[in-house]
Amino acid sequence: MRYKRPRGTQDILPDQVSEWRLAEETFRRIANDFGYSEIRTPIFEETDLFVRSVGAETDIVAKEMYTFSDRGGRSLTLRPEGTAPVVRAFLENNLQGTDPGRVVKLFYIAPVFRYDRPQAGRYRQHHQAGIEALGSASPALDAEVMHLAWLFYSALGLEQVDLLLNSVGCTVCRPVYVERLRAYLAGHARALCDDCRRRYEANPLRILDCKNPACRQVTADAPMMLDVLCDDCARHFAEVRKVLETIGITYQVDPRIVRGLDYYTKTAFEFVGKGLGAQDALGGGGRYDGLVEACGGPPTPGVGLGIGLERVLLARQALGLSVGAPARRGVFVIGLGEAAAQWAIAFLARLRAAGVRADLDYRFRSLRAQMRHADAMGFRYAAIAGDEELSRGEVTVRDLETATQESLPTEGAIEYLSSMSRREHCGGNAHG
RNA sequence: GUGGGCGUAGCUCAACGGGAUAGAGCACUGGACUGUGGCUCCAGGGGUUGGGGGUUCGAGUCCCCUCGCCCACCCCA
Repeated sequence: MRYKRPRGTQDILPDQVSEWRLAEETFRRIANDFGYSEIRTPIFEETDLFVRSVGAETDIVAKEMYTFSDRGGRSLTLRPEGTAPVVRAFLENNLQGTDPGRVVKLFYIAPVFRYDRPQAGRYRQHHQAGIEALGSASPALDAEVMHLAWLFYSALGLEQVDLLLNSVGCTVCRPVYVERLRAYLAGHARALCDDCRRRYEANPLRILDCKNPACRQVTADAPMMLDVLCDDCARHFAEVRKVLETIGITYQVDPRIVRGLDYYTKTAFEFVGKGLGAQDALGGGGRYDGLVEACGGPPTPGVGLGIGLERVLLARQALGLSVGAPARRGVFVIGLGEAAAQWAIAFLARLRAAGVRADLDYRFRSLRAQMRHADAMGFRYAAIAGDEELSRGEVTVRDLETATQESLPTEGAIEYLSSMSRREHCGGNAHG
């Protein structure tokens, strides 16, 4: 094989596309229902946008970005996450207008690139469906974001999804906490794993997230961010919990979840699925009240969410869920013999011009072979003509579902088939 | 980035401890049914055994390199 797709990428083949469309269309519908509008941003941005927003010390920026310089010498980066580009577009296009209190709610479905070592559920190009709500600090909005994800998973048949909730504080209380955590850990440095000893300086919060049993033991009695939140953050967290309970969303407080992007403040959450192995995060997000300002805009609170579509589809697969075959639809045209082949081409063109789903077999094989093909391709009708029908100006119309057929004059057949086709569009139970 | 497992028709898998022409099911094509799909039966086409090198009289099988996938770590979606 001469060429192969780049490592960690995937071809989405025709037989998988209906699953993708189901996920995308479900997300679009729900996001729209929640008052979010779709936005599409470039697939690459100035490298600095991600460095400044995501954080230079994060794994994403430090070792996972696809960064390149273009012919003009600009440093550009393939989007490694969805939020920063949306915030950039929000500012650049002044989507907030002249009302500083306006809440701007946006959603996107876009490919995301990270140079990770691939494994199941982890790719170098994956797709995220995300939302961003900018302009409001209301805890009810945090809950709305989680509610949207909740309904999305449930609409796709994923009922066993756990919501893990935490607060990572703000610029007031987090630095205080980090120092307290360092002070605590200082006495246990020898018990920590190598990675965590490195994290001690760079990002001690990460140590809480370490799965190493020794580190777990050390941090079991460590002070927790949740216990040290400032009044504002504590009030916010309590309020988010209250709204979630009002809405009826079950969640678990997990003081250890720390997101991999530096811009998060206050609320941080993750949705975790079952049967997915180590890569079990189906989505995550949180509040980022300092991000807009860090990107050069006015102080503007925000909260958002990203959902990994590959993992959602993997989770559906693990449950044995799949989009059913669509209802039979359209007409397969079969001309037998040379004269009839010409007739078939013309008949096909007229059906298509009338908006009917229709095709024919350009190999003009045996009737049997063509019937089998029509059946396999999911056509509802076969329109068959040989010399016999042509001499009478008629066509045999067979309904593949009821296995009945009748002879119709050519004109009447087109009218009949296009009216049946219109009915299929309104009354059909097909989707995807 | 670290450690480990696995790569055989389009797909899912066989092939004693190296031995002859690498098999089967599904799918595909044709036929039984000379102009009628799904079921059944019969027949057929299809492989540089991921790629490259080595050991051997002989390699799908053993060794080395490489690429890819998978699992765990890591990280996260």
